Amino acid sequence: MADSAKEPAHVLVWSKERRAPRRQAPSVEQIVRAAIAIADAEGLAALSMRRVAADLDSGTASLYRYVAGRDELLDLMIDAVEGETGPPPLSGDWRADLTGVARHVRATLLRHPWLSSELTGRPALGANSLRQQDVALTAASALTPDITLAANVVDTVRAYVFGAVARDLAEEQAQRRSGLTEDQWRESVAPYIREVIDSGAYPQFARRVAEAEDAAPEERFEFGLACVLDGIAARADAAS
Amino acid sequence: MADSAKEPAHVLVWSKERRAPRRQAPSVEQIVRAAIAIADAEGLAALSMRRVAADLDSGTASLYRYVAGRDELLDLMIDAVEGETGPPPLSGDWRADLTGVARHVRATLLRHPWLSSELTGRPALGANSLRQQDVALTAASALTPDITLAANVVDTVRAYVFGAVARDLAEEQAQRRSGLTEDQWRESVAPYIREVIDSGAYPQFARRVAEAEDAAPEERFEFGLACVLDGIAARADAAS
DNA sequence: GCCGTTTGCGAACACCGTATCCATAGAGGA
DNA sequence: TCCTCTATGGATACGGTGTTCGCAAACGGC
Repeated sequence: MADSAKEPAHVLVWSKERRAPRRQAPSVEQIVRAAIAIADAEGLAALSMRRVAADLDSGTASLYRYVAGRDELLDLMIDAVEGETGPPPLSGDWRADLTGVARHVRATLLRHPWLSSELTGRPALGANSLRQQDVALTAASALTPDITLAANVVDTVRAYVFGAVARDLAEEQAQRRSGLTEDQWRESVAPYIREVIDSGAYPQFARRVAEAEDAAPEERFEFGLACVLDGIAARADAAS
Repeated sequence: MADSAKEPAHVLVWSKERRAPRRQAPSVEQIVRAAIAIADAEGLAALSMRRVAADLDSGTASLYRYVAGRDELLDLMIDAVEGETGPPPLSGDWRADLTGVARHVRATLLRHPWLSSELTGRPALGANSLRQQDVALTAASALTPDITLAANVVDTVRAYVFGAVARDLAEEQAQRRSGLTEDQWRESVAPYIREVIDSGAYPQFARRVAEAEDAAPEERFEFGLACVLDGIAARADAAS
């Protein structure tokens, strides 16, 4: 429309008006869905405009009628996956609710391994992302009426969750990129790790590898989450 | 032969174009340094093999004599920046030391805005990265002799730091990508935020935007870090 | 049935990472 | 001094990428 043409060049992607397809055109949702399917199955590297178009049996250039470019497509993908599962129900118990929110965010990030990579360096301001944040703020409001404190609490929990998942995903991603099986990859890394340990320059790291029992990812996640929530509880008590 | 065939026939032998003189070899460190400089100044998107070669006055293909490919170059860049500042000195006070480590990691991530993006989906196993981890483990060992617990503690702190920095960097990165100034970007986002708030569908988020005082990034970081460390202290006490 | 608009998309452009291949510089032997 | 041999720099090419342009075909309102 002439209206949107007159708007500043940087109308935010999530509030842009999308035109409806005349015929059996791809439509934004179909494009986003196809792109997510590709990224889930084959990784972000396999996600190209041509590939999406091919999966939709459409011409590459046609996609640009519905999506401004790859970058915008990525933004839309992020918001789409954040909306695919409704936010967890709240009980009013702040700790249980924030735990639920944290697990929910973690599950989403794990379901789409490309998501955390894409989320670094890209603020999530889509409707679904904001819904998640709103729910988290509601949960934290049961702890304190102070919205500033609640916001800090939510940000802290989300930061931890994101970092923890990114750490867990890193190895998996590297392995996937190498194209090796999990065992092959482990074997290819082992000699290097042994060399590092044998150098004697990293005594604590060596001790960790040799002696520490490595728990399942969920357990490590829950440990850290419990720490964070403990700390929040202590701080909220002190403030009130 | 092929040369003279391409040249016009009248060009005499002594005026024929001679091969460019050999230049000095780039060496791995120079390549990595140049790549980091580009990524720091212009972002990861501007980092291409051709660009690095151009900055070094060398041919693109020459880089491959020293580096296996772009992927390996990125791994080397990560380890290089993790080694550019020595790890913070330790005092033996676990809380002070872990705080120092956390601030150190944060400073490194902020100094190189591309680092966090690259670190998601890439385990850091370089010598310098391992040194950082070893120091962190040493700090945590003052809290507990249990290496498993110490490892969990370090992982938790690192996860929080990473997530917190990624969150802070996201907006900056998006703005940089848009090519607008900070003010322009803020102005382009404002109408959308207002629209979202006016919709009434996100009451807590609206309250946050309207009422919460947004602290400086450092303060938010320190708040969350304090929570995490409080929780760790509580948990370590309970375990012993 | 016509006409202005919307839509699909082939082709082209400017890049990208990387492999191949060859001329040459420099070292070492004669 | 010359020659040979090898390691190295880099031009070139290949198969991708995101994106733009311009045109033909389809559609909706008249």
